[in-house]
Amino acid sequence: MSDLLERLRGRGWRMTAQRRVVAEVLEGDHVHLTADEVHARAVVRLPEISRATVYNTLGELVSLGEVLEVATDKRAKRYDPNAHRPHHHLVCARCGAIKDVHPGGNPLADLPDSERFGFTVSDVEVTYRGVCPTCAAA
Amino acid sequence: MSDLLERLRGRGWRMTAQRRVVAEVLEGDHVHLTADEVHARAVVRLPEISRATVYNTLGELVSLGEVLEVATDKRAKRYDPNAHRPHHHLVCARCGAIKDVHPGGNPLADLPDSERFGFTVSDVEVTYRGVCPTCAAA
DNA sequence: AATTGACTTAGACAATGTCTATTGTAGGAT
DNA sequence: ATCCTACAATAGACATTGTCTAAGTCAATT
Repeated sequence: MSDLLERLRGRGWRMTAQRRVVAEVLEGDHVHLTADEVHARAVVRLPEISRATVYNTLGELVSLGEVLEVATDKRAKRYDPNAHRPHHHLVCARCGAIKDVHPGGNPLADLPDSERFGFTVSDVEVTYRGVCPTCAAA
Repeated sequence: MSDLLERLRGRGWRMTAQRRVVAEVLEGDHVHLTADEVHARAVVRLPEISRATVYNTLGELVSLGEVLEVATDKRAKRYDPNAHRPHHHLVCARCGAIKDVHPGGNPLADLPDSERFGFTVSDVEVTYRGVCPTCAAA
């Protein structure tokens, strides 16, 4: 199923029950869990998994480029398994729900040299904020 | 000097040495300090100022719309006194230096309805990442 | 100058994240 | 199939950032 696990094995990752469970918890679209949420879900499948292992595994997945860290929230970091298709985020200001979005335009090109302060600019992150339908109805 | 202090007084803010010092520490362009950095600088001028007061004062300034919270860093929140001219941020991936930038384009218009998931979108934050001249030289 | 309610303080507490010493185990070697 | 060993997992201490509370202090009004 998960070709993520295949890719990781191919890179010499030692496969353990803990790592498999963390990778499985992250499967799906529009998934943006905090480390503790990942831990809570992992514990359901593997009760003895520790917090430290979840943090370590998430850190490794980020280093390997298989998962992105997202800082839309001002509290905990969130982990986004959608690392292979570039995208940005749409966040509900009330409930914190996060959607992956693919805006048009090219914000990198919109930053003139005069506004670059000599930096070599390589990346842009765009975060849209608004209110989701559920919160708007309430 | 600081018309910020004038505005605050006009809004019924009780003026205390602590609040004056916090407001003074935030003066300047491209200032993006964490709460603890603000505290460290405030202590130089007013040794007995407490951490709680710095947090409280920063929170009040944010509520009043005089200071923005910035989450470019994944660790602590940063406070940006440049609240009256809309802008975005350019961050050095190595040393964390932050510059205020004013890109062209209109990212809000670049998000098609089909990518809005029914949200009422009201705001966009753009964070450019790169390497600053100092770090590039090193 | 007296009053009063808002402000400040110290320190406990909470949430998130990191590190270490110890124990366990995946996967190759035999 | 069993053994080895380096890598991984664990529990829990520790670190950082932020919040809260109870008690004392003081700015602005009277």
